[in-house]
Amino acid sequence: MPPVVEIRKVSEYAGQEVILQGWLYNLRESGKLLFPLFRDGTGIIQGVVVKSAVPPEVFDAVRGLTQESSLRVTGKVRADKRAPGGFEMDVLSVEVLQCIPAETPYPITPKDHGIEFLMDHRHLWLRSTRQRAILGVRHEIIKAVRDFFDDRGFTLVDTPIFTPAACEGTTTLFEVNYFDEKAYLTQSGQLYNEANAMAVGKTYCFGPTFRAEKSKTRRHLTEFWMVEPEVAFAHLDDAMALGEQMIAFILERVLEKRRPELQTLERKIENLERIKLPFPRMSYDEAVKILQGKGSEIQWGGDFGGTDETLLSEGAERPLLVHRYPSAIKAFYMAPDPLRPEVALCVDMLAPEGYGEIIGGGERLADLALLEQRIEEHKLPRKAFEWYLDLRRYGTVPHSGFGMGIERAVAWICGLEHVRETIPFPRMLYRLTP
RNA sequence: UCCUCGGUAGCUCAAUGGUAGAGCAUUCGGCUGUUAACCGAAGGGUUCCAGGUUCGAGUCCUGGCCGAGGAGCCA
Repeated sequence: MPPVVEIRKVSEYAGQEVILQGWLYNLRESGKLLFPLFRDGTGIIQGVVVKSAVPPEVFDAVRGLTQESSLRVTGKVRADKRAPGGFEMDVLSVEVLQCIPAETPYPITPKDHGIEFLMDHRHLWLRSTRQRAILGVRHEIIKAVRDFFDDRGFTLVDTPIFTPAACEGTTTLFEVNYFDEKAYLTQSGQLYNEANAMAVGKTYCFGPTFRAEKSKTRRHLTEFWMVEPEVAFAHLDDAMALGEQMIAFILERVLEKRRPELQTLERKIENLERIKLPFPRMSYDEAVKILQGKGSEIQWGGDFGGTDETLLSEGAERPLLVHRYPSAIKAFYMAPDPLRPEVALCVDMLAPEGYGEIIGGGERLADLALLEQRIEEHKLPRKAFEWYLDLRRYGTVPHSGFGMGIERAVAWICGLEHVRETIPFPRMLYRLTP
Protein backbone atom coordinates (compact mmCIF):
# COMPACT_ATOMS: atom_id res chain seq x y z
CA MET A 1 0.00 0.00 0.00
CA PRO A 2 1.36 3.45 -0.91
CA PRO A 3 1.59 5.93 2.00
CA VAL A 4 -1.25 8.34 2.75
CA VAL A 5 0.25 11.80 2.22
CA GLU A 6 -0.86 15.34 2.93
CA ILE A 7 -0.86 17.55 -0.15
CA ARG A 8 1.41 20.12 1.53
CA LYS A 9 4.05 17.38 1.76
CA VAL A 10 3.83 15.88 -1.75
CA SER A 11 7.11 17.48 -2.76
CA GLU A 12 8.84 14.95 -0.50
CA TYR A 13 7.34 12.11 -2.54
CA ALA A 14 8.30 13.06 -6.11
CA GLY A 15 8.40 9.99 -8.31
CA GLN A 16 6.56 7.90 -5.73
CA GLU A 17 3.11 6.41 -5.56
CA VAL A 18 0.96 7.93 -2.79
CA ILE A 19 -2.63 8.08 -1.57
CA LEU A 20 -4.38 11.43 -1.11
CA GLN A 21 -7.56 11.74 0.93
CA GLY A 22 -9.73 14.74 0.25
CA TRP A 23 -12.29 16.41 -1.94
CA LEU A 24 -12.62 17.44 -5.57
CA TYR A 25 -12.01 21.18 -5.83
CA ASN A 26 -12.63 21.53 -9.54
CA LEU A 27 -12.48 19.46 -12.72
CA ARG A 28 -11.26 20.63 -16.09
CA GLU A 29 -11.60 18.51 -19.20
CA SER A 30 -9.79 18.56 -22.51
CA GLY A 31 -10.83 15.78 -24.80
CA LYS A 32 -9.32 12.59 -23.54
CA LEU A 33 -7.49 14.39 -20.72
CA LEU A 34 -8.93 15.14 -17.31
CA PHE A 35 -7.48 17.65 -14.86
CA PRO A 36 -9.10 17.13 -11.47
CA LEU A 37 -8.02 19.53 -8.71
CA PHE A 38 -7.83 17.80 -5.34
CA ARG A 39 -7.82 19.52 -1.96
CA ASP A 40 -7.34 17.92 1.44
CA GLY A 41 -7.28 20.85 3.86
CA THR A 42 -3.50 21.21 3.65
CA GLY A 43 -3.26 22.26 0.02
CA ILE A 44 -4.41 21.77 -3.54
CA ILE A 45 -2.83 19.62 -6.24
CA GLN A 46 -3.84 19.01 -9.83
CA GLY A 47 -4.30 15.46 -10.96
CA VAL A 48 -3.86 14.30 -14.55
CA VAL A 49 -5.82 11.43 -16.08
CA VAL A 50 -4.95 10.33 -19.61
CA LYS A 51 -7.67 8.18 -21.13
CA SER A 52 -5.31 5.85 -22.93
CA ALA A 53 -3.16 5.36 -19.82
CA VAL A 54 -5.78 4.19 -17.29
CA PRO A 55 -8.52 1.54 -17.22
CA PRO A 56 -11.83 2.92 -18.61
CA GLU A 57 -13.55 2.65 -15.21
CA VAL A 58 -10.94 4.96 -13.63
CA PHE A 59 -11.39 7.54 -16.37
CA ASP A 60 -15.17 7.38 -16.05
CA ALA A 61 -15.05 7.59 -12.25
CA VAL A 62 -12.97 10.77 -12.34
CA ARG A 63 -15.00 12.21 -15.20
CA GLY A 64 -18.20 11.73 -13.17
CA LEU A 65 -16.89 13.52 -10.08
CA THR A 66 -18.71 16.65 -8.96
CA GLN A 67 -17.30 19.56 -6.96
CA GLU A 68 -16.60 18.65 -3.29
CA SER A 69 -17.20 14.94 -3.82
CA SER A 70 -15.10 13.06 -1.26
CA LEU A 71 -12.50 10.58 -2.38
CA ARG A 72 -9.27 8.70 -1.85
CA VAL A 73 -7.01 8.82 -4.86
CA THR A 74 -3.92 6.81 -5.63
CA GLY A 75 -1.34 8.20 -8.01
CA LYS A 76 2.24 9.06 -8.75
CA VAL A 77 3.66 12.44 -7.74
CA ARG A 78 5.56 14.21 -10.48
CA ALA A 79 7.37 17.54 -10.60
CA ASP A 80 5.99 19.67 -13.42
CA LYS A 81 6.79 23.27 -14.29
CA ARG A 82 3.24 23.78 -15.56
CA ALA A 83 1.73 23.00 -12.14
CA PRO A 84 1.10 26.00 -9.86
CA GLY A 85 2.58 24.24 -6.83
CA GLY A 86 5.37 22.68 -8.86
CA PHE A 87 3.92 19.17 -8.53
CA GLU A 88 1.02 17.27 -9.99
CA MET A 89 -0.25 13.72 -9.73
CA ASP A 90 -0.75 11.09 -12.39
CA VAL A 91 -3.91 9.37 -11.19
CA LEU A 92 -3.83 5.57 -11.12
CA SER A 93 -7.08 4.83 -9.31
CA VAL A 94 -9.77 6.59 -7.34
CA GLU A 95 -12.04 5.46 -4.53
CA VAL A 96 -15.13 7.66 -4.42
CA LEU A 97 -16.51 7.98 -0.89
CA GLN A 98 -19.39 10.18 -1.98
CA CYS A 99 -20.20 11.57 -5.39
CA ILE A 100 -22.46 14.59 -4.89
CA PRO A 101 -25.48 14.16 -7.19
CA ALA A 102 -25.61 16.63 -10.09
CA GLU A 103 -29.19 17.60 -9.14
CA THR A 104 -27.96 18.97 -5.79
CA PRO A 105 -24.58 20.47 -6.63
CA TYR A 106 -22.23 22.04 -4.08
CA PRO A 107 -23.54 25.60 -3.73
CA ILE A 108 -20.26 27.52 -3.65
CA THR A 109 -18.87 27.47 -7.16
CA PRO A 110 -15.45 28.91 -8.04
CA LYS A 111 -17.11 32.16 -9.09
CA ASP A 112 -18.27 35.38 -7.48
CA HIS A 113 -20.76 35.22 -4.63
CA GLY A 114 -22.40 37.87 -2.49
CA ILE A 115 -21.65 38.21 1.19
CA GLU A 116 -25.15 37.19 2.34
CA PHE A 117 -24.98 33.95 0.37
CA LEU A 118 -21.49 33.20 1.64
CA MET A 119 -22.45 33.93 5.25
CA ASP A 120 -25.51 31.66 4.95
CA HIS A 121 -23.12 28.95 3.75
CA ARG A 122 -20.33 29.77 6.19
CA HIS A 123 -20.05 26.08 7.14
CA LEU A 124 -19.07 25.34 3.53
CA TRP A 125 -17.30 28.62 2.78
CA LEU A 126 -14.64 27.63 5.32
CA ARG A 127 -13.37 25.08 2.78
CA SER A 128 -12.17 27.78 0.39
CA THR A 129 -8.47 28.55 0.07
CA ARG A 130 -8.89 32.09 1.32
CA GLN A 131 -10.86 31.12 4.42
CA ARG A 132 -8.42 28.34 5.20
CA ALA A 133 -5.57 30.85 5.04
CA ILE A 134 -7.36 33.12 7.51
CA LEU A 135 -8.00 30.20 9.87
CA GLY A 136 -4.30 29.36 9.69
CA VAL A 137 -3.20 32.90 10.56
CA ARG A 138 -5.76 33.09 13.37
CA HIS A 139 -4.38 29.87 14.80
CA GLU A 140 -0.83 31.18 14.57
CA ILE A 141 -1.72 34.45 16.31
CA ILE A 142 -3.40 32.59 19.18
CA LYS A 143 -0.48 30.20 19.49
CA ALA A 144 1.97 33.11 19.47
CA VAL A 145 0.04 34.96 22.16
CA ARG A 146 0.06 31.93 24.41
CA ASP A 147 3.74 31.22 23.80
CA PHE A 148 4.56 34.87 24.50
CA PHE A 149 2.94 34.84 27.94
CA ASP A 150 3.88 31.29 28.82
CA ASP A 151 7.56 32.00 28.09
CA ARG A 152 7.45 35.05 30.38
CA GLY A 153 6.21 33.32 33.51
CA PHE A 154 2.51 34.08 33.12
CA THR A 155 -0.07 31.58 34.35
CA LEU A 156 -3.19 31.06 32.28
CA VAL A 157 -6.10 31.33 34.71
CA ASP A 158 -9.54 30.93 33.16
CA THR A 159 -12.20 33.47 34.06
CA PRO A 160 -15.94 32.71 34.16
CA ILE A 161 -18.33 33.26 31.28
CA PHE A 162 -21.47 33.51 33.45
CA THR A 163 -21.13 36.63 35.56
CA PRO A 164 -23.39 38.20 38.17
CA ALA A 165 -22.73 41.81 37.16
CA ALA A 166 -21.35 44.12 34.53
CA CYS A 167 -17.75 45.16 34.47
CA GLU A 168 -18.13 48.05 32.06
CA GLY A 169 -21.70 49.27 32.05
CA THR A 170 -24.93 47.32 31.87
CA THR A 171 -26.40 48.30 28.52
CA THR A 172 -24.26 45.98 26.46
CA LEU A 173 -24.77 42.75 28.39
CA PHE A 174 -26.47 39.60 27.22
CA GLU A 175 -28.82 38.55 29.99
CA VAL A 176 -29.50 34.88 30.61
CA ASN A 177 -31.71 32.98 33.02
CA TYR A 178 -29.55 31.34 35.64
CA PHE A 179 -32.07 29.11 37.42
CA ASP A 180 -34.05 31.58 39.53
CA GLU A 181 -31.84 34.60 39.01
CA LYS A 182 -30.35 36.72 36.27
CA ALA A 183 -26.84 36.26 35.01
CA TYR A 184 -24.90 37.89 32.20
CA LEU A 185 -22.45 36.63 29.64
CA THR A 186 -19.06 38.10 30.38
CA GLN A 187 -17.89 41.12 28.46
CA SER A 188 -14.35 40.87 29.86
CA GLY A 189 -12.32 38.68 32.20
CA GLN A 190 -10.79 41.84 33.62
CA LEU A 191 -12.16 41.90 37.17
CA TYR A 192 -11.44 38.21 37.78
CA ASN A 193 -8.01 38.66 36.24
CA GLU A 194 -7.20 41.13 39.02
CA ALA A 195 -8.01 38.52 41.66
CA ASN A 196 -5.92 35.99 39.75
CA ALA A 197 -2.96 38.39 39.46
CA MET A 198 -2.97 38.80 43.25
CA ALA A 199 -2.72 35.00 43.44
CA VAL A 200 -0.08 34.22 40.82
CA GLY A 201 1.54 37.60 40.08
CA LYS A 202 1.38 37.46 36.30
CA THR A 203 -1.72 35.99 34.70
CA TYR A 204 -3.68 36.03 31.49
CA CYS A 205 -7.02 34.75 30.37
CA PHE A 206 -8.11 33.88 26.88
CA GLY A 207 -11.70 33.23 26.02
CA PRO A 208 -14.88 34.38 24.37
CA THR A 209 -16.54 37.61 25.44
CA PHE A 210 -19.98 38.92 24.61
CA ARG A 211 -21.30 42.40 23.95
CA ALA A 212 -24.90 43.15 23.12
CA GLU A 213 -23.96 46.31 21.27
CA LYS A 214 -26.19 47.12 18.36
CA SER A 215 -23.15 47.95 16.31
CA LYS A 216 -23.22 47.16 12.63
CA THR A 217 -19.76 47.92 11.37
CA ARG A 218 -16.85 46.02 9.90
CA ARG A 219 -15.15 45.99 13.30
CA HIS A 220 -17.89 44.49 15.50
CA LEU A 221 -18.99 41.05 16.58
CA THR A 222 -21.33 40.22 19.46
CA GLU A 223 -19.15 37.24 20.39
CA PHE A 224 -15.41 37.70 20.14
CA TRP A 225 -12.26 36.28 21.68
CA MET A 226 -10.02 38.33 23.88
CA VAL A 227 -6.66 37.75 25.50
CA GLU A 228 -6.19 39.71 28.71
CA PRO A 229 -2.93 39.79 30.70
CA GLU A 230 -2.83 41.28 34.19
CA VAL A 231 0.36 41.91 36.19
CA ALA A 232 0.73 42.71 39.89
CA PHE A 233 3.05 45.64 40.70
CA ALA A 234 2.97 46.79 37.05
CA HIS A 235 2.31 50.41 36.10
CA LEU A 236 0.99 52.00 32.92
CA ASP A 237 4.42 52.08 31.27
CA ASP A 238 4.86 48.38 31.97
CA ALA A 239 1.51 47.61 30.36
CA MET A 240 2.43 49.62 27.28
CA ALA A 241 5.79 47.86 26.99
CA LEU A 242 4.14 44.46 27.41
CA GLY A 243 1.57 45.26 24.75
CA GLU A 244 4.05 46.41 22.13
CA GLN A 245 6.34 43.45 22.81
CA MET A 246 3.42 41.06 22.44
CA ILE A 247 2.41 42.57 19.10
CA ALA A 248 6.01 42.47 17.83
CA PHE A 249 6.27 38.83 18.90
CA ILE A 250 3.03 37.91 17.12
CA LEU A 251 4.10 39.64 13.91
CA GLU A 252 7.48 37.95 13.94
CA ARG A 253 5.87 34.53 14.39
CA VAL A 254 3.23 35.01 11.71
CA LEU A 255 5.82 36.28 9.23
CA GLU A 256 7.99 33.29 10.01
CA LYS A 257 5.32 30.60 9.79
CA ARG A 258 2.41 31.91 7.73
CA ARG A 259 3.92 33.72 4.78
CA PRO A 260 2.12 31.52 2.21
CA GLU A 261 -1.22 32.27 3.86
CA LEU A 262 -0.51 36.02 3.83
CA GLN A 263 0.36 35.74 0.14
CA THR A 264 -2.90 33.88 -0.53
CA LEU A 265 -4.69 36.78 1.16
CA GLU A 266 -2.68 39.25 -0.97
CA ARG A 267 -1.53 41.00 2.20
CA LYS A 268 1.07 43.72 1.72
CA ILE A 269 3.66 41.82 3.72
CA GLU A 270 6.21 44.66 3.65
CA ASN A 271 3.82 46.76 5.74
CA LEU A 272 4.07 44.14 8.49
CA GLU A 273 7.82 43.65 8.09
CA ARG A 274 8.41 47.38 8.62
CA ILE A 275 6.97 47.27 12.13
CA LYS A 276 9.79 47.45 14.69
CA LEU A 277 9.96 48.29 18.39
CA PRO A 278 9.40 50.67 20.02
CA PHE A 279 5.94 51.87 18.97
CA PRO A 280 5.27 55.61 19.14
CA ARG A 281 3.42 56.94 22.18
CA MET A 282 1.11 59.91 22.25
CA SER A 283 -1.03 61.41 24.98
CA TYR A 284 -4.76 61.89 24.51
CA ASP A 285 -4.13 65.66 24.72
CA GLU A 286 -1.72 65.54 21.78
CA ALA A 287 -4.05 63.26 19.84
CA VAL A 288 -6.93 65.69 20.21
CA LYS A 289 -4.76 68.56 18.94
CA ILE A 290 -3.62 66.53 15.94
CA LEU A 291 -7.19 65.51 15.13
CA GLN A 292 -8.43 69.08 15.36
CA GLY A 293 -5.60 70.07 13.03
CA LYS A 294 -6.88 67.47 10.56
CA GLY A 295 -10.39 68.83 10.70
CA SER A 296 -12.02 66.50 13.23
CA GLU A 297 -14.92 67.80 15.30
CA ILE A 298 -13.48 66.22 18.46
CA GLN A 299 -13.30 68.31 21.66
CA TRP A 300 -11.22 67.52 24.73
CA GLY A 301 -13.25 65.13 26.83
CA GLY A 302 -14.84 63.23 23.97
CA ASP A 303 -13.98 59.74 22.80
CA PHE A 304 -12.54 59.02 19.37
CA GLY A 305 -14.85 57.86 16.61
CA GLY A 306 -13.87 55.35 13.96
CA THR A 307 -12.83 58.14 11.61
CA ASP A 308 -10.72 59.75 14.34
CA GLU A 309 -8.84 56.49 14.84
CA THR A 310 -8.25 56.24 11.12
CA LEU A 311 -7.02 59.85 10.99
CA LEU A 312 -4.58 59.19 13.82
CA SER A 313 -3.13 56.03 12.36
CA GLU A 314 -3.04 57.07 8.70
CA GLY A 315 0.45 57.28 7.34
CA ALA A 316 1.87 55.60 10.44
CA GLU A 317 4.02 52.55 9.87
CA ARG A 318 3.78 51.26 13.44
CA PRO A 319 0.92 50.82 15.85
CA LEU A 320 0.26 53.92 17.95
CA LEU A 321 -0.11 53.94 21.74
CA VAL A 322 -2.50 56.65 22.91
CA HIS A 323 -2.46 57.12 26.69
CA ARG A 324 -4.12 59.15 29.45
CA TYR A 325 -7.68 59.57 28.22
CA PRO A 326 -10.10 61.58 30.37
CA SER A 327 -11.23 59.46 33.32
CA ALA A 328 -14.85 60.35 32.59
CA ILE A 329 -14.93 58.30 29.37
CA LYS A 330 -13.12 55.27 30.78
CA ALA A 331 -14.18 52.35 32.96
CA PHE A 332 -14.66 52.83 36.72
CA TYR A 333 -11.64 50.71 37.63
CA MET A 334 -9.05 52.82 35.80
CA ALA A 335 -6.48 54.52 38.05
CA PRO A 336 -6.27 58.32 37.82
CA ASP A 337 -2.93 59.93 37.00
CA PRO A 338 -1.64 61.21 40.38
CA LEU A 339 -0.25 64.30 38.63
CA ARG A 340 -3.49 65.02 36.75
CA PRO A 341 -6.46 63.28 38.34
CA GLU A 342 -8.78 64.22 35.46
CA VAL A 343 -7.01 61.73 33.17
CA ALA A 344 -6.71 57.97 33.62
CA LEU A 345 -3.58 55.84 33.45
CA CYS A 346 -4.94 53.97 30.46
CA VAL A 347 -3.76 53.16 26.95
CA ASP A 348 -5.27 52.17 23.63
CA MET A 349 -3.20 50.72 20.83
CA LEU A 350 -4.32 51.75 17.35
CA ALA A 351 -3.25 49.47 14.53
CA PRO A 352 -1.89 51.02 11.32
CA GLU A 353 -3.76 51.15 7.99
CA GLY A 354 -6.98 52.32 9.60
CA TYR A 355 -7.67 49.15 11.57
CA GLY A 356 -8.31 51.09 14.77
CA GLU A 357 -8.16 49.97 18.35
CA ILE A 358 -6.79 46.49 18.89
CA ILE A 359 -5.69 46.84 22.53
CA GLY A 360 -7.20 48.68 25.47
CA GLY A 361 -5.87 48.65 29.00
CA GLY A 362 -3.99 50.46 31.72
CA GLU A 363 -3.36 50.72 35.41
CA ARG A 364 -6.15 49.74 37.80
CA LEU A 365 -7.40 51.63 40.80
CA ALA A 366 -5.65 50.16 43.85
CA ASP A 367 -7.16 52.43 46.52
CA LEU A 368 -10.23 51.11 48.38
CA ALA A 369 -11.90 54.44 49.18
CA LEU A 370 -11.53 55.80 45.65
CA LEU A 371 -12.80 52.57 44.12
CA GLU A 372 -15.87 52.64 46.38
CA GLN A 373 -16.49 56.21 45.27
CA ARG A 374 -16.21 55.28 41.57
CA ILE A 375 -18.64 52.39 41.94
CA GLU A 376 -21.13 54.80 43.46
CA GLU A 377 -20.54 57.45 40.76
CA HIS A 378 -21.13 54.87 38.03
CA LYS A 379 -24.33 53.73 39.82
CA LEU A 380 -23.08 50.14 39.90
CA PRO A 381 -24.63 47.62 42.31
CA ARG A 382 -22.23 47.76 45.23
CA LYS A 383 -23.18 44.33 46.51
CA ALA A 384 -22.02 42.59 43.34
CA PHE A 385 -18.60 44.18 43.70
CA GLU A 386 -17.88 43.31 47.33
CA TRP A 387 -15.54 40.51 46.30
CA TYR A 388 -13.73 42.91 43.98
CA LEU A 389 -13.37 45.44 46.79
CA ASP A 390 -11.81 42.68 48.92
CA LEU A 391 -8.84 42.78 46.54
CA ARG A 392 -8.22 46.34 47.84
CA ARG A 393 -8.86 45.38 51.47
CA TYR A 394 -6.35 42.56 51.60
CA GLY A 395 -2.90 43.46 50.34
CA THR A 396 -3.70 45.89 47.55
CA VAL A 397 -0.86 46.66 45.13
CA PRO A 398 -0.52 48.62 41.91
CA HIS A 399 -1.41 46.43 38.95
CA SER A 400 -1.95 46.82 35.25
CA GLY A 401 -3.07 44.88 32.22
CA PHE A 402 -4.87 45.07 28.92
CA GLY A 403 -7.15 43.24 26.56
CA MET A 404 -6.60 42.46 22.91
CA GLY A 405 -9.46 41.52 20.63
CA ILE A 406 -8.23 38.56 18.62
CA GLU A 407 -10.50 39.18 15.66
CA ARG A 408 -9.39 42.77 15.16
CA ALA A 409 -5.77 41.65 15.35
CA VAL A 410 -6.45 38.93 12.78
CA ALA A 411 -8.27 41.38 10.51
CA TRP A 412 -5.33 43.79 10.65
CA ILE A 413 -2.60 41.19 10.17
CA CYS A 414 -4.48 39.48 7.34
CA GLY A 415 -5.48 42.82 5.81
CA LEU A 416 -9.21 41.98 5.78
CA GLU A 417 -12.06 44.38 5.14
CA HIS A 418 -14.31 42.93 7.83
CA VAL A 419 -13.90 40.98 11.08
CA ARG A 420 -16.64 38.53 10.05
CA GLU A 421 -14.05 36.51 8.13
CA THR A 422 -11.65 36.28 11.08
CA ILE A 423 -13.73 33.88 13.18
CA PRO A 424 -15.11 30.56 11.94
CA PHE A 425 -18.73 31.26 12.83
CA PRO A 426 -19.27 34.99 13.40
CA ARG A 427 -22.01 36.23 15.68
CA MET A 428 -23.22 39.67 14.72
CA LEU A 429 -26.20 41.94 15.17
CA TYR A 430 -28.20 40.17 12.45
CA ARG A 431 -26.34 36.88 12.24
CA LEU A 432 -26.78 33.92 14.57
CA THR A 433 -26.62 31.10 12.00
CA PRO A 434 -25.07 28.83 10.93
C1' U B 1 -31.99 53.32 17.59
C1' C B 2 -30.86 56.52 13.28
C1' C B 3 -29.02 57.53 8.05
C1' U B 4 -27.91 55.54 3.04
C1' C B 5 -28.23 51.58 -0.50
C1' G B 6 -30.26 46.97 -2.03
C1' G B 7 -33.74 42.23 -2.70
C1' U B 8 -35.09 39.44 -10.48
C1' A B 9 -32.98 31.74 -12.51
C1' G B 10 -28.89 27.59 -7.81
C1' C B 11 -24.99 32.01 -7.98
C1' U B 12 -23.39 37.11 -9.89
C1' C B 13 -26.10 40.66 -12.32
C1' A B 14 -29.09 43.19 -16.75
C1' A B 15 -34.00 44.79 -18.29
C1' U B 16 -37.54 53.96 -20.93
C1' G B 17 -44.27 51.79 -17.27
C1' G B 18 -45.16 47.67 -22.87
C1' U B 19 -42.98 39.67 -24.99
C1' A B 20 -38.30 38.81 -18.00
C1' G B 21 -32.42 38.24 -20.37
C1' A B 22 -26.80 37.27 -20.01
C1' G B 23 -22.50 34.89 -17.76
C1' C B 24 -21.39 31.02 -14.38
C1' A B 25 -23.52 26.43 -12.28
C1' U B 26 -26.54 21.84 -14.04
C1' U B 27 -27.51 18.19 -18.37
C1' C B 28 -25.89 16.60 -23.41
C1' G B 29 -22.08 16.97 -27.36
C1' G B 30 -16.77 18.49 -29.02
C1' C B 31 -11.49 19.09 -27.92
C1' U B 32 -4.47 14.95 -25.71
C1' G B 33 -1.80 20.23 -21.27
C1' U B 34 -6.22 22.60 -19.14
C1' U B 35 -5.17 26.95 -15.20
C1' A B 36 -12.19 30.62 -12.34
C1' A B 37 -10.14 26.30 -19.49
C1' C B 38 -12.61 26.87 -24.13
C1' C B 39 -16.54 25.91 -28.20
C1' G B 40 -21.83 24.29 -29.35
C1' A B 41 -26.80 23.01 -27.53
C1' A B 42 -30.75 22.18 -23.80
C1' G B 43 -33.49 22.71 -19.33
C1' G B 44 -34.25 26.33 -15.55
C1' G B 45 -38.65 32.33 -13.05
C1' U B 46 -44.61 33.17 -7.32
C1' U B 47 -39.11 39.46 -10.11
C1' C B 48 -38.98 39.30 -1.10
C1' C B 49 -44.34 39.94 0.98
C1' A B 50 -49.19 42.73 1.26
C1' G B 51 -51.91 46.57 -0.66
C1' G B 52 -52.43 50.77 -4.23
C1' U B 53 -51.97 53.83 -9.04
C1' U B 54 -52.44 52.34 -14.33
C1' C B 55 -55.30 49.77 -20.33
C1' G B 56 -50.70 47.53 -18.61
C1' A B 57 -45.99 47.24 -12.81
C1' G B 58 -39.66 43.75 -12.06
C1' U B 59 -40.00 49.17 -12.88
C1' C B 60 -44.18 54.17 -9.82
C1' C B 61 -46.63 54.92 -4.53
C1' U B 62 -47.62 53.10 0.82
C1' G B 63 -46.56 49.58 4.59
C1' G B 64 -43.84 45.38 6.12
C1' C B 65 -39.83 41.58 6.03
C1' C B 66 -34.73 40.47 4.98
C1' G B 67 -29.72 42.02 3.95
C1' A B 68 -25.38 45.44 3.14
C1' G B 69 -22.50 49.95 4.34
C1' G B 70 -22.10 53.71 7.98
C1' A B 71 -23.26 56.67 12.75
C1' G B 72 -23.59 56.33 17.94
C1' C B 73 -21.08 52.55 21.35
C1' C B 74 -16.93 49.56 21.56
C1' A B 75 -12.04 45.24 21.31
